[in-house]
Amino acid sequence: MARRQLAPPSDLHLTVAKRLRGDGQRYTSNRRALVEVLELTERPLTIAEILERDPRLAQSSAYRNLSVLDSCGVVRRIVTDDEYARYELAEDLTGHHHHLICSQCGRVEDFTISPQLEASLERAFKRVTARTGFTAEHHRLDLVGSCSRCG
Amino acid sequence: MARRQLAPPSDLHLTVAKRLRGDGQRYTSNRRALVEVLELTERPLTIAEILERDPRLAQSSAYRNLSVLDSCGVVRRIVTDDEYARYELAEDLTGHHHHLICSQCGRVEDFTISPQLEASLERAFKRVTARTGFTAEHHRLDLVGSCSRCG
DNA sequence: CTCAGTGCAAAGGATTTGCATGCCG
DNA sequence: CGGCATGCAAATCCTTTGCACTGAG
Repeated sequence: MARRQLAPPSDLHLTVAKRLRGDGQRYTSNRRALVEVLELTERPLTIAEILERDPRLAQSSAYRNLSVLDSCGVVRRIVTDDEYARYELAEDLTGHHHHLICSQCGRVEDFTISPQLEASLERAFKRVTARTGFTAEHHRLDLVGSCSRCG
Repeated sequence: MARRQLAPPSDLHLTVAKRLRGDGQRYTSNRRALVEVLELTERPLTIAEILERDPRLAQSSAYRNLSVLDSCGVVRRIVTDDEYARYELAEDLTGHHHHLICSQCGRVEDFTISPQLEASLERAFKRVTARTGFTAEHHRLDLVGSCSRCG
């Protein structure tokens, strides 16, 4: 099994541990390693990228643990037109943001918009859901195009 | 081969035919059948749903033709967290809109927001792309939650 | 005739799962 | 000790592709 040295538990890890425990899940070293990889990167990563960054991780366990972390609200799974899914820390751990998606290479970067604009969007969503009987959990705003290196 | 009766060519089909021809592609009866299925439905459909609606279509040809129609800008491929891709007519044929995505059953419905809000978004995007060197092609705004039947 | 389009069946490939083993609580 | 976590390998399943055939121009 992949074993890693101890590090002082940060707020993030305490929060994650609590969230997992709330779902009857353990915060194992493999799961901690996944969170640490995602914590260190400021953009969503594919499984392959995650495994590159920590080669001790087994692929199948990474899939399984990311799925658990997703269920517990610790990470978020992002799918684009690209053939790989990507993962990032959940928004309530890192802050609400949106994605720049490169349609050439699949790379995903974060961006934010003003709180005022977010508020306008929320008001518009309220009107839509009131009209349709749809219950909204969250919204997703992506900008699709070419990143600076593919551009 | 799936053969279907003639129908008076509408504006839509003339536009599609022209767009295909512009890419050196033919507007065959199978491709027309796909466009007709999508024209009749007001929400994005999975391949399986398309084949249900016109059982004469062969699965592999549907995949291939939808891919061609996508390249020519006639249809748009939509991926969500759901396991199936979905297809709808391109926005310039039906109008700009956004998607309500049911995280339970995967169903996707359309909605629109006010032109004023769209304009505000565009201005925000301009600022982001100016800052990041990203070239934007289009944006995507989804509302994720539960549809009325999954409620 | 020629060549793109078609349909069947088989291959691809990201993701999931079965199972034996290891480790945490 | 008991049960979840792990990792390897095999299975899944949406999607793509090879190939022989058909039909439009």
